[in-house]
Amino acid sequence: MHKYRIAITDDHLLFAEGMSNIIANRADMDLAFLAESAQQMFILLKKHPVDFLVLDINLPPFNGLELIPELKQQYPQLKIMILSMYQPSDIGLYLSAFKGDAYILKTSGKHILEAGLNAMKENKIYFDPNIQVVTPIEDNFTNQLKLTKREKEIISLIASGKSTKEIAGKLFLSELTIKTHRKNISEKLGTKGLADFLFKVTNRS
Amino acid sequence: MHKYRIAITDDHLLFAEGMSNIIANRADMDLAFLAESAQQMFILLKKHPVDFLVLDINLPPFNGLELIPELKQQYPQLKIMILSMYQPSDIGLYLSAFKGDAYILKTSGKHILEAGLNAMKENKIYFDPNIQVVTPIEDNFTNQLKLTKREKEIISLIASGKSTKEIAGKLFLSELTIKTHRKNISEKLGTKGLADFLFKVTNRS
DNA sequence: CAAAAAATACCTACAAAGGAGTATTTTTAG
DNA sequence: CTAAAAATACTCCTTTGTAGGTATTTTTTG
Repeated sequence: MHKYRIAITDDHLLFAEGMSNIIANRADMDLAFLAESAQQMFILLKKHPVDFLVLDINLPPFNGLELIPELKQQYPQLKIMILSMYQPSDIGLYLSAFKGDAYILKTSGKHILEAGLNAMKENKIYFDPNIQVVTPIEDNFTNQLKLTKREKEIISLIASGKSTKEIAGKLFLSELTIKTHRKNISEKLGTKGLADFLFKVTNRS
Repeated sequence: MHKYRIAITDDHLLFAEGMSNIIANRADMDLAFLAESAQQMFILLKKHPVDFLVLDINLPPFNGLELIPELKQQYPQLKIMILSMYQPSDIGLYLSAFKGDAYILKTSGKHILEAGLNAMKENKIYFDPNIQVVTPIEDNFTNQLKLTKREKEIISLIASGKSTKEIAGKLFLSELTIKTHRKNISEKLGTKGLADFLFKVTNRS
């Protein structure tokens, strides 16, 4: 019987170790490696190709979701299970553009993880049933879900403590232009208020 | 030989299950129960008193740290190990006032967890060595500037994306009171504007 | 117990950010 | 080349936060 090789990338070691226990109890899977960072993961993948990859979203400085295209390009056969710590408010931002094979909330029990693994074995896409896809927000993001270069630049300036006036000065633009960008960004991210915005931007999971 | 009874409260079930595996491998400890919420934990504690409690900080709508005084009052003998997902932005706010018995980062390996458990057995306080306590901002925060308990609480709420109105609602206080606190906090921290405040409070490594 | 500190709450005025539009120019991609 | 996307800039209006006060009550502590 073919045993699926599985790897875990998660910087929360206690979590990763616990999860590897769950996988070890399956007769159909072998744990290939545990990686603590995206960098480590890419190195290990070259030496130890796997069938399944369990990938945490929170991999500073990366977002696990951002790594999917690169992974799929390098390893087209690889099945990727994404783990998310929270019920993200910006889930709609990602879900419709989701390129992985399973999306699991860490708040769910291990039966959900098992269900995800089983689904991947059958080449199916699996979404954690506990994910609440909120319709109003969802609709906003199905249309526009990608941030432009300028918007990303402004986000990082906001996140570094700059005010609209300071950003305008730094970029030699009108304050009104920055306000427009802020408005568009907030709309895309579904944030209300600066505090909420910064919380979500700096603390995404 | 006396076996320590241990309970885990963590709403991340996969994590809690993994951690319970680690505990199960110890000869000196028995897992009493797993709770997924603070409410459930309090109910279970009444029926199943334990020696050690592993408590996640993130227990919506509570902060695990907030529960320590209540727990210690009800169960003075109880040893409490706090688990934190991140290198918390407001670590400086809490650490000096920490009333638990161990403070562990989930990003650390299980050997740290073991060390924490061992320390608790010996009635010692254990802090995860990976916690970075000594930062310039830390000094500003806790020592020089002498933020009050209420101010620290409000800082945490601002940093978690709450508006003045939301904070007032949550703490059953007037918005004007929160405004006063915000004013005093900004004065003590020397920040200009919310963006600057949040940057200083949340961005430290 | 009494003083100090903290927490509460209010006022006025101003600054900054949020939200909904519209519109022009520049850049990108089919 | 030309249509679409992105970037720029504006108006009007609302909400939220900032900054300077004052003042009462509650809690802490020497």
